[in-house]
Amino acid sequence: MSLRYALLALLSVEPMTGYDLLKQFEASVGYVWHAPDSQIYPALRQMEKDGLLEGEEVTWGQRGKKRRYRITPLGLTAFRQWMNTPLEYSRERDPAHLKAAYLEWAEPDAARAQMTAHLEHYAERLLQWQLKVEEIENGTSEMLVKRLATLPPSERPRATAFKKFTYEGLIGRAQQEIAWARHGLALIDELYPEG
Amino acid sequence: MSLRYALLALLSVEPMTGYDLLKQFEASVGYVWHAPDSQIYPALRQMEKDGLLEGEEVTWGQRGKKRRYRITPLGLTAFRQWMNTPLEYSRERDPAHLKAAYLEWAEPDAARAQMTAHLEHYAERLLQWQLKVEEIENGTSEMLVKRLATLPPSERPRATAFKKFTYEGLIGRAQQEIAWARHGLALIDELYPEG
DNA sequence: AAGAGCATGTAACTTGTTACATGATTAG
DNA sequence: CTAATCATGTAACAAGTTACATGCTCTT
Repeated sequence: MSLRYALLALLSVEPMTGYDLLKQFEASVGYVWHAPDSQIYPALRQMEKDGLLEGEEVTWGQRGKKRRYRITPLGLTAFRQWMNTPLEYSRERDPAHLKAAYLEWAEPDAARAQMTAHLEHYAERLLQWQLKVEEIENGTSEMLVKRLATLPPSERPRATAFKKFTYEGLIGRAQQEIAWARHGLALIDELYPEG
Repeated sequence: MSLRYALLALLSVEPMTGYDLLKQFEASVGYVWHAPDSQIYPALRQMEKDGLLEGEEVTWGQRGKKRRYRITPLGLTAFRQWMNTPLEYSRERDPAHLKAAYLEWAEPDAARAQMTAHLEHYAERLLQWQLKVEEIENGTSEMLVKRLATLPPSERPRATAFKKFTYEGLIGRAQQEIAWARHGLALIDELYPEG
C-alpha cells in the first residue's frame, strides 16, 4: 500500500495529472519507489473513490482532456497518519543473496557474471542517487524547490535534510552492495584458480 | 519465481515433506527468502505437476500420511539453469526510505520511533546472520553438513565459502542500515532541538 | 506531415498475504 | 489425556507485472 502514500506525498506539493505523476516516478520518487502507469492510473481512481483525492477534468487543446488530482483534507490526514505510524518490516526476500548462497551450482563464468551484474546494478543506482544529493545541495531539484515553497522558512531545513538523508542511506547501501560483489568476484577467482 | 528455486535448492540435498521445508524456511533459508505455508504447499504440488519434483506418499503413524518430495533430473536441470542465468534486477521499492524522504511530516517522536524500529529490525537480523556465520564456521549448520556430504571433498570448500559470503553480505547490509538509522536519530535531535 | 511526447486506460496473469480450517501423532 | 508439534490445505484478497490498446497535442 506504499504506492498510495507515494502518490499522496507528491500530490501534497501540488495538483497533478496521472501523467505528471508517472513522470515524477520515472524522474525522482522512482529511485525510491517504482511504479508503472498501469498501477498509477487505477490507484488514482480508487483513491478518488476513497475520498483521498479530488479529480478535476481539465480541457487540453481542442478536443483533448485530462484529469488533474488534488489531495483532499482526508488525504492529508491519511498521509500524516501513515507518517506517524512505524513501518512493519516484512521478512527478507532477496533473490541476489539467495543465489549467492548456492553459487557453487553455477559455472564459474556464470558466477562471475552474476556478481558483475550485481555490481553494475548498484553502480548505476549509486550514480543516480549521488546526482539526487547534488541536486538537493544545489537547489536544482524541482520537486524539492516546490515543496519548500509550501513551507514556512523555519521548516525548510528539515525537508531538505530528510531528503538528503534518504539518498545518503541509499548511497551507503549501494556502496555496501558494490563492495560485496567485488568480494564475491575475488572469492570466485580464489575458488576456481584455473577458470 | 524465486520460491521455486529456493525449494529446489533445499530438495537438492535430500527429499523432504512440505512441513520439513516449512521448518527449513523458518530456520535458515527464511533469513534470505521468506515463505509461508500457504505458499509452500501449493508451490510443491504445482512443481510436481511441472515435473520438477516427484511426490511420494509416506505413511506416518497408524492413520496419518505425508507427502515426501524428491527433486527430479528435470528439477536439477532447471535449478542449474537458473543458477547460470544472471538475475534481472527490479527497481527500487523501499518503504523505509520512502518514509524517510518525507519525515518532516511526522511528529518528532514518530520520526524517532520510525528510525528506532529500523535500527531494531536490522539489529535483530544482524544477530541472526552472525549466528549463521558462526554455525558455518563451526560446522554446526545441519543443512550445510548434509549438503557437504553430497559433494566430493574437493568441492566442499566452495559450498562453505559461498554460504559464508552470502551471510557476510547480509551482515554488511544490516550494519549499514543500523548506521543509517543512528544517523537519522542524530539528525532528528539536531532538527528538533526541544522535542 | 511526421514524430515525439502527452494522456489514459484494460486484461490476463503472477506473486504474496491473511485468515480460516482440519486432523493426526507423539511426548510428557 | 492434553498440549505441542506434525501435517496439509482452501479462500479471499492485495499488489505487482506485462502486454495490449487508443488517441490527442505540440514542435519542427
